[in-house]
Amino acid sequence: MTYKYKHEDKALVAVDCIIFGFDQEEEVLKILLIKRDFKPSKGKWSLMGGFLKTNETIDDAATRVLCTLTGLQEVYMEQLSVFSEVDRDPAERTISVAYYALINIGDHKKDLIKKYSAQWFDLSEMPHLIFDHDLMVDHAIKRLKYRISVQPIGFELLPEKFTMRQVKKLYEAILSEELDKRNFVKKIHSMEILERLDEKDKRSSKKGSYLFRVKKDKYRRKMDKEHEFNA
Amino acid sequence: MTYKYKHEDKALVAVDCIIFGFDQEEEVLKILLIKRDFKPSKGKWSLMGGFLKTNETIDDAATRVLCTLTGLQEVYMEQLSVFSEVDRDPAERTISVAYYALINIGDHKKDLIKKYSAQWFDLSEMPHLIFDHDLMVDHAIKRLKYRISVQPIGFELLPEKFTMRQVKKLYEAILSEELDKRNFVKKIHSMEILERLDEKDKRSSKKGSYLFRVKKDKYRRKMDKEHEFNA
DNA sequence: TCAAAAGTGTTCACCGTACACCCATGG
DNA sequence: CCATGGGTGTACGGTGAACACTTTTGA
Repeated sequence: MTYKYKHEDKALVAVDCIIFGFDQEEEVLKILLIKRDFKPSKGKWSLMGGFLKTNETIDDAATRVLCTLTGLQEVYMEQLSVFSEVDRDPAERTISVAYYALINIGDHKKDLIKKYSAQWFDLSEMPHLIFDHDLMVDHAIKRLKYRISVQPIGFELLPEKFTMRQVKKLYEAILSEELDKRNFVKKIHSMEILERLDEKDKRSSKKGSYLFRVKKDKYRRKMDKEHEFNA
Repeated sequence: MTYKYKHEDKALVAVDCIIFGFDQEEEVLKILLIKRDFKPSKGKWSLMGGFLKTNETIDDAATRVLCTLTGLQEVYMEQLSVFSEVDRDPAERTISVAYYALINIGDHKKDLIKKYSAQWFDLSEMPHLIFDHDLMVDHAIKRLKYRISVQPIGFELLPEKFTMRQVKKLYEAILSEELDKRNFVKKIHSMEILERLDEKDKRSSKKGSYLFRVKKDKYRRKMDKEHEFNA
């Protein structure tokens, strides 16, 4: 026997994804935007989003939306907040749950990018976005800054093997401030989740710099433990 | 000219409030629960909740729901997370946004409590709640523990004038651990948001202990500044 | 041989924590 | 006068921040 809540208003529920990637050539943080090919606001830049379906959770929806655009699964995502201003979407009452995702920019499928007229933007050169998406991006950046200072999530943005230089440039890009090399290396090592390989990357210097890799098991343990505290 | 998103599923959107209060007699943290008087799960204990209306934001809805049960406005509330398991509400697909609220337990309207068959429960003696409300409460407690260690929100749970003893007991109740008196006082004073009054409260000792009050302006400034960073 | 990036340690200030004694008062 | 809770300061270890020189090697 089931009961229904009569006379209650229903709403469209959407998710929107702030997708971050780290461009290793330019050493800047980028964000993946799409050009909307439907109304309203057709032709304008927007976050990738989608509507919640009845048979999925909101986390599922966010994962699905991200995968649709990037082809990636098993991506680090975090729910930010609900955006629910009454007129945020001029077409119809829609509340949206914002998520941000950290991906290795080299991994995503190029054909999908084309299909959705998507494009990577330098954070400092982003166009204005539709609805309240600019606000969402602001939130995401703040949260990412905070999160990275507390948990080792930055490595989600890097390829499997990376140099300390890359890690440092990544943190600098996210925090938008210069960091001291020695203190930084010390801090990263104190996490105890990296192993140094015997290979060197000689692309950025004649001397070459050591490549590192995340120790997956230690990383997982650390994330789980800290998640407990932070919620 | 408006457009509609045809063929998208709609959902009921609800808010649920974890309402915390600090019982000064028993020096324990309490939570306000209601006995549902409608189906499904009629007669079971539950968080106070309500459905989002088309003309309000989700924050508005949470504020409204809280006010309905307590008569209070201008209350500290924080959004926790969206709960959206497909079958969380057996009656109908409903997603719920959980909020927690901190109120001065002496302030709320007794008649409303009666009207909604509500009751304050000691955290350690809580009954099982309907749906995923137990989960929500867990989240709320974790977040509250974190938040109080970072921002001076504890005073939201106290009356206008309070003693250091009360503050300490409150923190101990939230963190569920004993704190060192001297270190605690030092920490509270280092926030620089309290002023000591000339009055003493003699109820809990013969010597009497000084009463303190929050300096509202400093408090606001501190909250705003820290909010910026934490998001 | 030199330019450019890599790699590496020490010092200091501050903060959180551990810890114990005297004070005031009502009964 | 004594039992009860109130009020207060110091010493230590750990953590984050400032800071400069040597190494490697391709050009």
